[in-house]
Amino acid sequence: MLTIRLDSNESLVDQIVGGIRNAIATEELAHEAELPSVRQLANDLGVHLNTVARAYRELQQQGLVHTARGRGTRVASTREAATTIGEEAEERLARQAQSLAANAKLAGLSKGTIERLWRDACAPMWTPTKGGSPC
Amino acid sequence: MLTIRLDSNESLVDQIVGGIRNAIATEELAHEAELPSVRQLANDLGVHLNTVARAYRELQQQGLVHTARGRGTRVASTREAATTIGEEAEERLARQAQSLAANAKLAGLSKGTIERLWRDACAPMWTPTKGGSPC
DNA sequence: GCCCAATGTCTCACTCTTTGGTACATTCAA
DNA sequence: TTGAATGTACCAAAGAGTGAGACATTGGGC
Repeated sequence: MLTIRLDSNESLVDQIVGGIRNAIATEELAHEAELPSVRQLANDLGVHLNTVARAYRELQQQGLVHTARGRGTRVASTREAATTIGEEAEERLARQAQSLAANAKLAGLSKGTIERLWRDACAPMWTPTKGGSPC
Repeated sequence: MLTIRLDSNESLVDQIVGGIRNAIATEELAHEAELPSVRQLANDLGVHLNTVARAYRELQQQGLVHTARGRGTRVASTREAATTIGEEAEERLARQAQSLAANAKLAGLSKGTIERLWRDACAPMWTPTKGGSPC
């Protein structure tokens, strides 16, 4: 479900956070679903338990999970998560989108390929249940 | 043209590289256009000249610019840049796209907002001269 | 032809981040 | 109450990022 690259320029913690964020956004991890323990996931990924613990703590600060010593970590409800909207978040997202488009362009991807790339990433986030996706 | 955030989790070098990559992709920086000297840009951004120099070197390794001691740095021709396509590049782009979609979803952006976000980022890369953009 | 200003490059040192090792605190079930 | 499970805290080692200053190369003006 989650893969980590040691040679990535992204830190291990950020990779774990990103992977779990994706899983939550696609609802692959449902609300209140229990995450693996820090030791379990650390073992699966081949990293130290502290690394996973730090990822969990960051997710908690983002309001995406709630965690308690001795009891484990669970996905938070959508309401809690929705309260973490940042003000300048949209600007950061715009930058991220620009970066993605530039990378695709400079990599020489065809127009069809990039169109499919975006749709494949976007579609799972807005399931057809809500009528009309932005993809 | 280029702004840097000291508080970003992205390194200064990466921010500079990304900004120039975007400018090249949108052809805001045309082929063979001369970039500011490392000292000039470093002064404008309020960073050390070494930081800019490192960004220029990375761009050169990506084949996007060519630089020479004493003569300055210029944008490379598209041919040179096109030769730097990585094999696993598409997988990395897919990850980046997933991350963007997840961030937009979790930030609570409306479907209309995210649709516009992507189109605004994508459109400038494929000017209408080529008939049919992937946006 | 020579000098000087402009350019990118190199090496070193310092700081902060990232990761791992180990011990600790809390919870829940038997 | 005991023990196994969970997340947490503190510390050290390694690495990445940035800045300071000296160096090498180029090209133009004299």
